[in-house]
Amino acid sequence: MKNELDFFEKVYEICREIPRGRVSSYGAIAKTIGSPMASRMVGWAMNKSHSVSPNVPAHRVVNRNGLLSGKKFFGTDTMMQQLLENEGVSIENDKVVDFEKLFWNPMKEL
DNA sequence: ACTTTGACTATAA
DNA sequence: GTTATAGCCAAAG
Repeated sequence: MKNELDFFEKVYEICREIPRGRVSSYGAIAKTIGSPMASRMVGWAMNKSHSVSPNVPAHRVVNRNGLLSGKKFFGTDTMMQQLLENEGVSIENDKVVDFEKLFWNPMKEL
């Protein structure tokens, strides 16, 4: 018997709940899951997100600095930026503009 | 079973 | 402001 969802599954759920044009941080997601400093696992879950269904909007998840840390994992280093800009998020120097404004708090929204 | 890594974060120098 | 080091948790080799 499995108790609750797996660590990764929780991450996927939260990531999918991120509204378009918004962004979130690994730490916030990790904190919502229960491990405030397991942000590394969140990123690892994203790496696996290529095999989960449906696809997870990992491009909406950035580091605490608002920096597109995983941009290189999207095939091209500019793909993540393009996706965010396509949703209305402005990117400058690989960082999210007004990150605090666009920040989506999973604990507050959920 | 042990070691290394990994899309992070926080604190210190 | 940038760089270094430590702490963190779980999965992959």
